[in-house]
Amino acid sequence: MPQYWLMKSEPDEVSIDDALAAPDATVAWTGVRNYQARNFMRDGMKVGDGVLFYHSSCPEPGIAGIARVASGIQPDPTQFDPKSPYYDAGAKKEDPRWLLVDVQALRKTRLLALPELRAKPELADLVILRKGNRLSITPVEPAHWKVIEKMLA
DNA sequence: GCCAACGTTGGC
DNA sequence: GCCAACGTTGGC
Repeated sequence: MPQYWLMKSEPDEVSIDDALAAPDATVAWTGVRNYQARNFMRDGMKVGDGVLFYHSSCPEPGIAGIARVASGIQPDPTQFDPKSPYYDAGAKKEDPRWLLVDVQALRKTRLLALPELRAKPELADLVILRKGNRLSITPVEPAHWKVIEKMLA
């Protein structure tokens, strides 16, 4: 049973175009620094799961592409890099605190911007649309995935 | 730049 | 374990 996820990326850092241009269209999802989001990766994600590639903190936030989970979890190397903005002085090599998965972009879609998503009553419970939600990785219910696929068809 | 809504930290 | 203060996220 495939699972579905929504993963936020700031297009200034990694946009859907950047991901598609990467080798194998695959990028390591570095920089997750929230335990709940990390636990979704650790406890819920499987290779092949569907991913909605979401652009956040940009002029037009919204779903910008479709991707898939392309690897199991691995330690996020940026936690050990003092020069990285994601450096975590408290993380130990033998017991990594932060994890990542590889994400393979499958295709760029037309931008499904927030107002369009909010206009769909069927998506009212989509986690990303709920008030105050800030999680960078959230599960997406199969029914929601279907609605979004239909919007993109 | 503002600010609401969270998450984290640290004193007690 | 509580909770105030602080930091961050992210849409607008």
